[in-house]
Amino acid sequence: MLNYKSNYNSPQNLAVKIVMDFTPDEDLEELCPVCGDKVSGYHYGLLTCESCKGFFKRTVQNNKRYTCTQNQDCGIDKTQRKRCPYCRFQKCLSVGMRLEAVRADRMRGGRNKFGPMYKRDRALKQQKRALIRASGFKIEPIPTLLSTGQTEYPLPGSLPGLHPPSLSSPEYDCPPLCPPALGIALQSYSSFPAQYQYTTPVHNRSIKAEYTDTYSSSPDSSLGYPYPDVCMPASPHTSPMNLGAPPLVLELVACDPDEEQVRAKICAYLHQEQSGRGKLDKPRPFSLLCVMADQTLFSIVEWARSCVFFKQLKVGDQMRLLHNCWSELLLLDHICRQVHHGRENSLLLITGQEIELSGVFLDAGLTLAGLVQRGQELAKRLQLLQVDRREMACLKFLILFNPNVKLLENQQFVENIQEQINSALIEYTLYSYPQCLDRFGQLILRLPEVRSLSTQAEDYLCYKHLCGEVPCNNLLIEMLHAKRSTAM
DNA sequence: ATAGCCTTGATT
DNA sequence: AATCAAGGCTAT
Repeated sequence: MLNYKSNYNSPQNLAVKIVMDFTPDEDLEELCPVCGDKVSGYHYGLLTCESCKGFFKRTVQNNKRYTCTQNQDCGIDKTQRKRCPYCRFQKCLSVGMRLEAVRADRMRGGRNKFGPMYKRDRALKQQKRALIRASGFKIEPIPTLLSTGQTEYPLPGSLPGLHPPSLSSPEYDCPPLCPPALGIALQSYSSFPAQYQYTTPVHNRSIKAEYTDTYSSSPDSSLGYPYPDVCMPASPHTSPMNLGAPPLVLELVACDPDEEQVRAKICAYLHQEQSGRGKLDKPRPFSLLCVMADQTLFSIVEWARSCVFFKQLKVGDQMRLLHNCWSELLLLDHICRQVHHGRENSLLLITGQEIELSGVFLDAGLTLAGLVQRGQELAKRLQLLQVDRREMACLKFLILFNPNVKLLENQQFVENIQEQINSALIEYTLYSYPQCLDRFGQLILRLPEVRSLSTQAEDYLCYKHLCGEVPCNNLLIEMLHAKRSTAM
């Protein structure tokens, strides 16, 4: 199969074709956004095929008016594009072909004002490819080193003298093939065991409407280039939040739960729990934190479940993915809050409470203080980067959809989703932060840090659990146990 | 009218 | 001189 590019004109045609045979050009993989035929180059604002270029030119030059005999929604593809010129032209406009690029004076040759735009688009595409290749979708470069006992505090296996009561409890005797709480949480929202039931009903699906899709909603204002400012010099002060984003990115952002709602639920739960126990039985700060983390985990499970891609997985794979990354997601959730909080010397909890770091460093042990410290450093890094909400949503899902998780039934699907998210994030960062071409790399580099820190936090939690200081019978412990029983 | 191939000419 | 996206030409 021979590829031909736009220069079929010269006598060197043959030579070009021969060379192309040896070096297949990846640019030509793209399909015409109007009809799906082979792209022959940039025409009137974007990459299209030769026939749609000609059709658009004829239509505009001759001021043609078409009418649709159907319902003005005819499908346009290579075989049917001739059938309805009305719908074909509508599609040309909707994908972004530019009327202004058709010259009124019919002057031939030369370049128009779109030249630099084409060049830029090419550069971005190339960078995107390079980044995809370079990252190789390896978002898990952390070897098992950290989770195999290289840490400063003792691990389960190295504590022969410690016999915490929970180790011999029945929940550990049965292999957690289907851990109760997570399994139930994944099965349905309505059948939580009473102990996990939030006091408010769990269906906050309405948040989706909060984020309007600027990418696809205004075809008139942003023809062709979804990010309206690509022609303009990059302005450092335009908020990318107000611009468009790839549909996938918007889809992922829409999964973000409303922080206020989560906070209200968790506060209500804590309140309920506290009134349940005796007034004198005051929980220690550390167990309170565990309960908070535990409840946050439930909201994370809900978050994952709200994602259409996650829903397509079987429950078994859903559990495998969550078992793998729960601590990373929990940590990232915490870090995110600190980034938003923006204070170096205090922590903001999910409950809205603020605690002074000086106090933490005094009361907590050396290990916990170190973890908190590292968390703060990571938060600061992300703050300097000014990671936006869309990027954060992508990062969270990149953590979730990890095809390297063992024993995945549908590994291919997970890999595919990860690649799609990766690609969408690259596209988003390149278009929204053109002044920082390495932004994707900088974002993705934070993931190993999250991984490493979360592993340490898990180890610490495990240790605390063995000391009997983590409240039992919760999702947190279940996750901790599930991972260790399979991965180690 | 369509679409594949050709010519043109500013930009690099 | 090379590039390549405009417009042009023409057989189907």
